Amino acid sequence: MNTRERLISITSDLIRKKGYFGTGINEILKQVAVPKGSLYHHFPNGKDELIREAVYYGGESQMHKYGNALRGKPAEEGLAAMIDVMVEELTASNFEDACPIAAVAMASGSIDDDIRAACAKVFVGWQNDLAGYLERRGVDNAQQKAEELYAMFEGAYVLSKAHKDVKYLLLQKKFIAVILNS
Amino acid sequence: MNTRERLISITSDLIRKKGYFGTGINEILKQVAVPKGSLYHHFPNGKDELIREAVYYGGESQMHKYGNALRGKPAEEGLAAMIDVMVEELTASNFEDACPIAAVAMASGSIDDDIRAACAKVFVGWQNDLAGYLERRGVDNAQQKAEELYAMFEGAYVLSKAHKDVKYLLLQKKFIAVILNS
DNA sequence: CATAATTTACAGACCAGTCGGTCTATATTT
DNA sequence: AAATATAGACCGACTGGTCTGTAAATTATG
Repeated sequence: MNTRERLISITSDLIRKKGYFGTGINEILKQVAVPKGSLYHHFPNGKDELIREAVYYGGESQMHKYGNALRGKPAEEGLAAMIDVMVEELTASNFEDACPIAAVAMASGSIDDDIRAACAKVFVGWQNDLAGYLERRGVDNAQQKAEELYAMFEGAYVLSKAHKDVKYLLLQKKFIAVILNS
Repeated sequence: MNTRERLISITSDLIRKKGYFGTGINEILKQVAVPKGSLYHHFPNGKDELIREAVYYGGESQMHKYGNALRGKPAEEGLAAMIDVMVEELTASNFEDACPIAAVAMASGSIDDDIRAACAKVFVGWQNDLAGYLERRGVDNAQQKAEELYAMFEGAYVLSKAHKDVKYLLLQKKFIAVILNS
């Protein structure tokens, strides 16, 4: 893994925990053990460019995890496995790691709009991915239901993190069938 | 409105837009037009104490708005009016103001746990308030449904802000009845 | 009632540390 | 030689926080 990739990867980890404003370039450099010149060589536009790339990176990495959870399972079972991924990430990180995109998106409006747009693109990608999965399983109105399911998951992710209690995520399993059959 | 209240009120506005790390005390002082000594007189424990109070303040102020929207309406209509409150706040602020609590809660895990606990308390308060409203309208399993509804709303709030598009919030109206009748 | 003592509140200069970013210099690779 | 990448000293602006001082309000005491 080269310097550029390591910078993006570590930044992705940090913004997930602390968001845009909470993540400082000095801390990134310290963790990657790279001097400042290297960062500005690979990312001439500085922090904003690096964070934008880290948003895309975190989005793709998360999509792979969800894809693995869904693969080969019927709709209801697959979605429950997706929730288990989120639960596992919260508990493994002592409730520091919730949705890597939401952490940055919350600050949109006060930051470079390219970063907000990157967050939006990642969300759309996730949603299309899930809609395709549902369609292949014969679920009707898949696009709208995928939208709804992600809203549920995002919200439960926030509530579980704030309460340090995964019960808000686990509760969603009860409503998967309700949404799918609606 | 005295100095202490003005500090809390402005801080509440700022953390809603920029979260914990994005809100600096110098900016707060500038907006309130108060010297630093006054802040540390009223809040000897500094930024964390002020933000904790601002979280409670923002939580109560938001609860009143939701309460006004719900009052006197049947369940489905009241919940739709709640969504309209969120939509209105997003558009009026050019998508800067989403959930005032989530903005801070996203950073929990990296900040004083008292602040996270304050966020959790506000969420529980909102949820109990909504559960009571639903119970009074004869909805069964009101507590669980209130939990679910808030998860939906929180998630849609985040998605609408990130996309600069209220459609994610408005979509929730279609699912209110689905949840209430489940 | 007057005034002294005490508390509450406001005021801002100042501090060490960190912020994101620029700059020049040196390796390393092609 | 030229392009790419690493290296870190350095910069002004800003961070949250401390400090000393003053003004105003409140309480105690004669």
